[in-house]
Amino acid sequence: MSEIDLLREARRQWEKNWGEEPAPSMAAVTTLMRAQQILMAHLNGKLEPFDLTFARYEALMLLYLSGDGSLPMGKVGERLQVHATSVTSLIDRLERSGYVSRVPHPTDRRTTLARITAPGRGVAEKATELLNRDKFGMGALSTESHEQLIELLDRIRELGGDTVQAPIS
Amino acid sequence: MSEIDLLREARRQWEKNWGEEPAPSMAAVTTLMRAQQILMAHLNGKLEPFDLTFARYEALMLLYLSGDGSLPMGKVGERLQVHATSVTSLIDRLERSGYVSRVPHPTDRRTTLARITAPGRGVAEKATELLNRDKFGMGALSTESHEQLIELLDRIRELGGDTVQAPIS
DNA sequence: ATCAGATAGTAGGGCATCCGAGCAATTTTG
DNA sequence: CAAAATTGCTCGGATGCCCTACTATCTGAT
Repeated sequence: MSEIDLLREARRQWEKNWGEEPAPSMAAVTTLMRAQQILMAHLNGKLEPFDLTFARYEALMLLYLSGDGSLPMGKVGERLQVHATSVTSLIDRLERSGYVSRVPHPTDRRTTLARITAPGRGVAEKATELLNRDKFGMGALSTESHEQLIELLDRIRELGGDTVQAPIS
Repeated sequence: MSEIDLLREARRQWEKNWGEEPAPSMAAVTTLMRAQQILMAHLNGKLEPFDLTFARYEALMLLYLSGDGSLPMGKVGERLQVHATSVTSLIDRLERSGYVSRVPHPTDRRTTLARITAPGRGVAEKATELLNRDKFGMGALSTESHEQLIELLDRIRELGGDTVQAPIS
């Protein structure tokens, strides 16, 4: 029952073998990965009663918040920044739960629209209430910390071509 | 080509629909998820020439840094904080690449040891050199920012039962 | 008007992760 | 010492993600 922190331990190893210089970035990355894993597991747990995962929740909310509750599959992938094939399986699963249905595009016969259903709207609202109340599992951090975290992570996001600090223009 | 930031857009939507209060945590979570995704893709790209993914790199380094280059499968899962079945497939894959081999435990016949091979050691060193030079994809942040990020994320890790701020005792 | 190229979605395969089930070996207990 | 519980690992199935085809459809240029 030594109760040591595995990530701190890894950092010590790194310093010992490769010096002080690369250790902080290595530690930051492993900490980020681990925090993400923990948060994801937490959120998936919260969403399980709704027959949702966080990935499916995001897709459902995208439709919920869209103008008329429907979007072409391709747009969903674009907004969620996931591969088109991931959208197929995401919507497959949401459709199976009855939260979304596929409808043909009125004019472009290539295109399929994912449309949120009435039950889907209900679940979206209930799940969002729960997550908002839970502060998305981030209750341990103050609002200022949230903003600070966002600022730091935004600089990593730039690496991925995400446009951060969007000009108002 | 509107070049807008999708995550900022989502935050605006949240504020519009549910007020200011839950928006920061929602934004922090989505930003964290996205940053993790970008970082992971970046690292996997860097590691691909070595026939490694970040997950397999972590497992390989664990063995590389262990006393005699071998650990029981169970210990690997414990240290990496992944499920035992994940270890099986991770080591399967590393074994296929010739970086690790399974050897029976000398005294406990239930136990299998994962042992790093000579080629595995070579790859571990080369890959680590590369990642250290690359600052694990975190070059956009200063060392102080790394430490700041770690502090913030550690508070999320506590939620997952990771022991942070390990007492020396 | 046609035909080449772009676009939309899906199928199939790989990887990483989890869970539950199952099997073998060891340790604990009565 | 024998039965019960635990431990260590693997297998099969699920989710989510990516990539590479492949089909169907649309668009634009000649």
